[in-house]
Amino acid sequence: MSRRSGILEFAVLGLLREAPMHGYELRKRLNTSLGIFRAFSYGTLYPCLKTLVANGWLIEEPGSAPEEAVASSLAGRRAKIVYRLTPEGKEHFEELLSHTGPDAWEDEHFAARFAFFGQTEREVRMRVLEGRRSRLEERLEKMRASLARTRERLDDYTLELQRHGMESVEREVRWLNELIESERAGRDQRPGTDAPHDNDSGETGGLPRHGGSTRPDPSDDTAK
Amino acid sequence: MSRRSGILEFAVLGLLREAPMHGYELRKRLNTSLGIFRAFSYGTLYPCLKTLVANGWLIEEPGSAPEEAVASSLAGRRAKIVYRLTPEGKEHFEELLSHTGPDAWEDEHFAARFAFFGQTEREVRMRVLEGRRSRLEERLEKMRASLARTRERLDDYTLELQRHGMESVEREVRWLNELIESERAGRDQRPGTDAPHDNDSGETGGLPRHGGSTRPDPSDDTAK
DNA sequence: AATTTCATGTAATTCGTTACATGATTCC
DNA sequence: GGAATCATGTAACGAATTACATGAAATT
Repeated sequence: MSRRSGILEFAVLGLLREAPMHGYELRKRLNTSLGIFRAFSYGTLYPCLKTLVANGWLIEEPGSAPEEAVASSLAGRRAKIVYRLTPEGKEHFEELLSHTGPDAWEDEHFAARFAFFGQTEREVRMRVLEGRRSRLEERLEKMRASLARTRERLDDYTLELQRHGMESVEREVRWLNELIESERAGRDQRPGTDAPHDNDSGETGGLPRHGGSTRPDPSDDTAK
Repeated sequence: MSRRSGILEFAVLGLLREAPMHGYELRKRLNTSLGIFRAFSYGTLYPCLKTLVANGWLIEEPGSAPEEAVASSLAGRRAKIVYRLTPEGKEHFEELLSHTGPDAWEDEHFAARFAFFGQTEREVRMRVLEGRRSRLEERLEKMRASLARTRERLDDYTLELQRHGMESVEREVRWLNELIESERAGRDQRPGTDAPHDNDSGETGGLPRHGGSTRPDPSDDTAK
């Protein structure tokens, strides 16, 4: 059943929720718009799309040039394919979105989830943010402990590296605190449609001014 | 010839330079002491050690219990193996250390290198730090460009994520600036042994107070 | 006319993990 | 004597990359 890392699948579903796209465009958005994700290669993306289709979560539609393409009998015609989310796919994505298992606190899972926060309920967002925070706090605990145990045996550069690493984590914790804070304050007394409905329903807490998650590159648009 | 990611190989060589160790201990140091590295599993580490031995960079030595182990003729005896760097291995490591190809600016490669800065010459350190900095600046350029292109189409959370990501990178650039600064100031007029000699020869520029590189976990000492 | 960017795919390979299998030693 | 931790390995699998292969459309 190939439960891929899940992240690519998740992101593809999430992006296609906005609008149908073909693979090429999808890949670009994976690199750029979502700030976070590493650039998946075509070798990864296209096969993944095929399995999503096989699962009934997407359907393939003819890309541009819809007229003459079908007419020309030649089999060699390479088709442009636009992928569209099916209702089942939409449902599946919503399941994934609200399903906050322990994986959801890991770096990339968290970032992927966060990128689609606009489509979730505040309750879920809080769970994810708080889960992420405890995950990081655990990490800090271990780093501190290990540092305490080994400090004297390490040279200055190694020490410096560890310190910078810890500070990065501490910084993210502060960021999370602000986010949690503003989620809490955000729209607390707000009733109305609590469901994460179709297109941007304006649902969004008040966000602070800050940034992200230090994923490697996203760059290299040109998949050399 | 299996050029693994290179990082594990590099780190193993570097750690064994300090002292012979067996695989188990090596793995722990990979997780903790070097702050940065993800926890390599035994399934990765042991085979890697074997190929390093095959390359003549390490030799295996009987671990503890050297007396009775050899005496007992039983083949079933599982040996404890201590790995020691050979002169060829040492040479190879030094080659890797000073060989600053474009890979060296990537996240993990950079972190790995930095962790062994204590064993390099200032000249090399400068090259690596500056290379890393331009790498990050390129990245920032692309992020800024992409943000400018797509800003209005993105929701608040995605935007927030991108902002945090950019700030993380900017922060690392500032860190690098400080490091470069202090390398430059460090021991500029210093003559003497310029070679990165055997054990800690006290060679170290003046470092600022800061930290590192946001690698995921290192935790999970207990390889579940 | 040539180059870049759009567009889709496959095969081989690399890097790494998990789960399994085994056993010794140390601490309580 | 039982648990934790030390210690070493292998086989099956997973996720993703690279290099290859192909070709259409848009731009210069």
